Amino acid sequence: MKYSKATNYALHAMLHLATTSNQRVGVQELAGRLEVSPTYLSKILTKLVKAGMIESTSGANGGYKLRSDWEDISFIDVIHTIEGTASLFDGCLKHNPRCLIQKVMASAEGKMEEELRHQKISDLIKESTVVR
Amino acid sequence: MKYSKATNYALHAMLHLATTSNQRVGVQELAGRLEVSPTYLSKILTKLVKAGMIESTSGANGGYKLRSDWEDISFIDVIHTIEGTASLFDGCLKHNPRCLIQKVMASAEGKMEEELRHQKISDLIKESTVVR
DNA sequence: GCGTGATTACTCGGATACAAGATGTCCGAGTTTGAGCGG
DNA sequence: CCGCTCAAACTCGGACATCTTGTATCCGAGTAATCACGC
Repeated sequence: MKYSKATNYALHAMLHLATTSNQRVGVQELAGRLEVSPTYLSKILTKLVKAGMIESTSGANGGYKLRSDWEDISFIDVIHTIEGTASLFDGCLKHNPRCLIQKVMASAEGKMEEELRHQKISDLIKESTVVR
Repeated sequence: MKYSKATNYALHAMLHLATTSNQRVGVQELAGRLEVSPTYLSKILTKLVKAGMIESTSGANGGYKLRSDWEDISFIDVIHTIEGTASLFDGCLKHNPRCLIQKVMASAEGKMEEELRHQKISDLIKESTVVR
């Protein structure tokens, strides 16, 4: 059980778009920075577009940029877009709705999600620009 | 990203062993209850044995039972045994130790682990026997 | 100069290939219990 | 009644087979900006 690389790429792409907000960035450039193949990254970005987190413009000088109210986007939004919203723990064996193990796991997962919901992409901007 | 079925089986097996503590239970019986093939379940149980959470006795009337101080065993112990202890989020792309995304993800994961570490298998016994 | 068409630089989407890990099966080997049998 | 042997009931471990999912590539299609060319 691991987070997929796609999630990693998506988060980094979002962060990079955030640091160059308002400007459109091409897949080529993004892929270069993240060291991924552009075609693969484009698939990931397409998911983010369909989820309404970023906007794409075709044609020459095209590229991706964040939506207008991007400061509200949290980590969990990105993760759910890529990984799906299903629970980490596959229901109980005999669909017993009272399964205690299920309850415990769901509760623990909830704690993590709460943390990721609280953390916005925009929270990283200040610090990350300092690091660069 | 999902928890594997093996983890599910392991947790349920532990719970079942806990309800029938002190007595040895054969793979056949456990597998019957969990609706898995005995051979597959035995692989999972072997991991738990090597991790020192349960003990096995060979031969006729053999089987598995919890170690003596089993009440200390928490969810995270079982999960780490099956899933491994590696972080859920694959380090950063360019091994940048200051990667902020990495920090956020590790922190969120920590919250979940803390919850799972606090929750012991033995905590479920009272309630689960009531449910039955 | 100005419109029109061709070229170029992009994104989009589907189909496909590849790799790794989870899941599950099969079989042989070792171990303990217990029953049967002979003395 | 005692001791020996043998069969049965187990776990253990490795070597496979299968299936799903993540990862990645290729190619054709559509789209917008820009450039070239002729009027």
